[in-house]
Amino acid sequence: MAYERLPCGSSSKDSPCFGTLTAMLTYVETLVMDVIRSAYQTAFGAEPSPSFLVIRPTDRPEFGDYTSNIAMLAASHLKTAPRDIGSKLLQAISEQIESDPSHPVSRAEIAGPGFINLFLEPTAVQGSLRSVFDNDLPFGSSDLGKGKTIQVEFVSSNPTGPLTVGHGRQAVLGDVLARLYERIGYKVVREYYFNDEGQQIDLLAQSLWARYQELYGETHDIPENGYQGDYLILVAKALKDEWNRPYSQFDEDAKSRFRHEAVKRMTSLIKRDLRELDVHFDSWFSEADLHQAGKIEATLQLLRDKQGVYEHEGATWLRAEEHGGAKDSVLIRSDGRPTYLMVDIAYHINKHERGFDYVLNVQGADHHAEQTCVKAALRLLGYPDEWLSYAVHQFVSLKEDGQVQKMSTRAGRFVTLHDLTQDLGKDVVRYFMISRKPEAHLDFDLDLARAESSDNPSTYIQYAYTRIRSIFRKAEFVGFEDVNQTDLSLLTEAEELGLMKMLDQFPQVVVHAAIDFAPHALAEYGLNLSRAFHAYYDKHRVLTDNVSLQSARLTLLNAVVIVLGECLAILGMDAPEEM
RNA sequence: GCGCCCGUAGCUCAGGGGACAGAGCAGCGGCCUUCUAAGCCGCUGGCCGAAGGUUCGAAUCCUUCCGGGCGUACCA
Repeated sequence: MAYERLPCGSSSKDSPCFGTLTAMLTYVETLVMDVIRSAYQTAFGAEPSPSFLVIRPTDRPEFGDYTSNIAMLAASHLKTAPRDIGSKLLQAISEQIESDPSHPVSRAEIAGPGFINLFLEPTAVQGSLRSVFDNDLPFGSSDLGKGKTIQVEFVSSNPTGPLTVGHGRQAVLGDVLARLYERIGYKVVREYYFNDEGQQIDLLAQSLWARYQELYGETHDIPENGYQGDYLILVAKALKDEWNRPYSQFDEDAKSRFRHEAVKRMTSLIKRDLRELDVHFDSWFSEADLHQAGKIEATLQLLRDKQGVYEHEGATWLRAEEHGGAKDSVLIRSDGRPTYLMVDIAYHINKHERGFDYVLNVQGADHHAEQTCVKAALRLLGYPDEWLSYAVHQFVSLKEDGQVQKMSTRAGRFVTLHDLTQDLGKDVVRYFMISRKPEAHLDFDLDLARAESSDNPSTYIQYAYTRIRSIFRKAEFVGFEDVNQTDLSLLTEAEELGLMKMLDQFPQVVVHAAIDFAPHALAEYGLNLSRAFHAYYDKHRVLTDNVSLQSARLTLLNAVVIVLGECLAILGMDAPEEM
């Protein structure tokens, strides 16, 4: 695998890419790039500017396999018309082809305003298949991260109720991003940050107490801003069975008991919901620890030292706006209690002290203002901007028979993640949650998700995997010790070359999905690869009397199943042997 | 009002400077004595929200406007 480092410049995405966008070239792209580069050198006697070196796969067979717009891009620099540049490049490529019998290009054309269209030799494409098996790392993995650590913090919902489908999107998004960063060479720590004390927990305890008293026939209003959901009734019943005594007063003793039980039981509910989705954390970080360790005061002092705060109307404010924040915000309320923002800043200092090279927070779009203020505070303290990234996602609506449901935890009006997972299964939930780009709203189509057919993209991909495994069982194929013993030149069908070119792209997709926070690209890729496989399967027989051909096709399918398996693994979905 | 995100086929969305705009669902029509039909093939369907600009080239970049979501708390 070859790497090129290009200036980042154009990337507006807020991702850990070291200030540079690292472009990785696949096996085939390396061949094509070399052809273009050396043709340019031959034709113009100079190294082309890296910004001219653009190639991409074509979307139409008549345009060849790869195309480059280098002639248009270099036109003003060379003060020459694109078509003229193209002719010279074409001539240089022709000379290359004549002098090199193993040249990867079979022919080249100039088209349209000056595109260089390259038609590849089948051997060049077949060579890429070998690269699937030849790597030191699993195909699609790379060492871009150089073993640096990145902490991914996500979900981080307070233990005040079950997780909703909205949390589910964040859980899957964070987990898939974590898996992606692992694939590109980072050491990843998944962390869940939760608040187990404070005003919300008090409200929770009081709401639970009210439910508890209801069981003794006493009506107590659930506090305003309290938690109305039915789930607390179940908890109250369990507690009644255990304690078997009323608590008529919400005194300090009761408060402490109900708070403790509420947090304990809500936390274990949350852990169950996440486990059911196959989302696991390495670290559970308690906000209370920050308070107890005196980190709030210490952080405030750091900000003071940098002239980052001021007093106004009895409260202490962060000078966020001066440092890129959305607006100045309160850190310490006039009654002396710290705000959520204050604690959040202290938390990020703690993350930094723990030595993570990069930190990635996955959050909902409703936290945007908060994010800019945290960044402002860290900037003030002299942290490099790229240390902290936010992957922001929009909300989820459930759609059933065209009906869209809006949710609110506090009002007790929601569909729980647990119910959704029980209904659809982990794989379907994960696929649907990740299949849209994070910054777009997600309409979760329950009717489609429930379909147990090819209509359902989740099962469609798994079925492709299953079909290949089934062929392997039939052929008693266990994979090749040495792929070089297989005659890949027999793989000349258009569908076969298409599959190989698609496989070749996989490492690119993984890098893009990770550093651009675009895990949906992987879901899309898996779907397209499955489609290409199903079409191939339908048109060409793999198991035949022709031993060499069968062997070559099994090798191709082995590569497909490896990549499909990796796709499913990164998405956190099962790869079933049979369906 | 201001800030962020989103407007692409009837519906849900890919594509985010390149050559006639893609997929799934829905609709219509085909394909199972052969590796799992949870599959394949074909047809139907679009002034890429609107208008200006930048460019050899704009769905894509910029500006304005329109529509939707979120934020704009001494909530978390």
